[in-house]
Amino acid sequence: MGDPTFSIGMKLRHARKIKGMRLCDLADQVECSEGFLSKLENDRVKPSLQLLHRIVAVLETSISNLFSESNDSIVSRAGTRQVLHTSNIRPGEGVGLETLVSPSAGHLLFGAIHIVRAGGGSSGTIVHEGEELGYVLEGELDLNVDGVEYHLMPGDSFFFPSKMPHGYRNPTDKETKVLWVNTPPTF
Amino acid sequence: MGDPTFSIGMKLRHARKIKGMRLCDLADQVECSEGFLSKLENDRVKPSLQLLHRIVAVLETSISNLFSESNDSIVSRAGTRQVLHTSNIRPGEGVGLETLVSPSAGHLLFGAIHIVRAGGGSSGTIVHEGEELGYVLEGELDLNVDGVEYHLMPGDSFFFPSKMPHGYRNPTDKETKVLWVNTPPTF
DNA sequence: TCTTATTGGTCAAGTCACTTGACCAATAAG
DNA sequence: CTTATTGGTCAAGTGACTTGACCAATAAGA
Repeated sequence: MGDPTFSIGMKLRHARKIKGMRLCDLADQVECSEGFLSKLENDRVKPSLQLLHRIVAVLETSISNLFSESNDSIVSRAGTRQVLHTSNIRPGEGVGLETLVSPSAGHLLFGAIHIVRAGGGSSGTIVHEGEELGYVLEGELDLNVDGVEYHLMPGDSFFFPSKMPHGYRNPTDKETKVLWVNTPPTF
Repeated sequence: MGDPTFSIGMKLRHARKIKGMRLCDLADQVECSEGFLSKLENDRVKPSLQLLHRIVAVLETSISNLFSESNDSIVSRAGTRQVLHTSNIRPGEGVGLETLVSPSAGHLLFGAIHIVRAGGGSSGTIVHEGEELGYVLEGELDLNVDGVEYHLMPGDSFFFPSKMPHGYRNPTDKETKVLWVNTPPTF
């Protein structure tokens, strides 16, 4: 039937979930009421442009993001994904991690990302809420979960709650591709 | 430090989430109190073997499942995954779908599965709660979401809320491999 | 002009799913 | 015959979200 689109409300909710915020947290920072945000995310009201501006600023997205790519955002094609260099890691240094944004951007519950990692370096040890699941497409990955080291080869997969301290690194000098999916920090 | 294991409570909660049940639903069917189930899933009490039996019956799992594979369940190796032929579809017929259980079995929030589909046939049209995300590893997949048909090739990915009517089929006579992840019916 | 809507928003009560603490019966132990 | 311990219930509490009643400000009609 109609074009498969995602409403502004859905996109806003996703953006909030990705940042692990509750409605009341967002309401605090945006300086509006929790109730209004609830209605907004359920597409029962439309915000003023001023308010929308404050919201996207807090959620680190953009207004155009909310309106663009409404159509055909269901599928994202190989080679057409946007590459995000992970912030505060300079390319070619540290973990050397690039994130190919999968269909997730602007959507709902999944914080799904497709990671391409160039060799060398190591992530720090990470602890947070949510859960992680991954599948190694190419290359090798050393995954450390709760003090146990796993050496992963293509076709291997993993799953763990994000609150288990975890880190990873690419032990080779070749690129490693991992399909990495995680739930938002809070559910 | 300690072995990365998943508690019985976590496994029970996962099994329940996968079936989209609330604590009160399970309590109804098992004929025990909601409060007790809550404590059970948070590992604050231990159930009698009788009660545990009734619970795993409703959740369609097994007691041994709850205790086994406690260790090293973080990682599942290529070629070592259990194959589940989707129930009420006879192999070689219909969608011809096999599910390679990924690390998900016995775990928490993700209903993550690794699907291997032999050629031919078609899934029906599916509508439910939750969300779906997939990545085509090999072969081709025709995905229909909300009336729109997408032809997917390796490297393509998709995302949609499960309440959009969706179906899929393999238009070729070769096997298609999709890494298919979905959130539980209710969050 | 003075109604009369409509829009953008607040506030407090309600709801839903889950959690927690108080309590209780039945078996075990001293 | 006390006194714990275990397995369990019940009802009140909690956290996050939703909803309905209401209100001020701008717009529109007669």
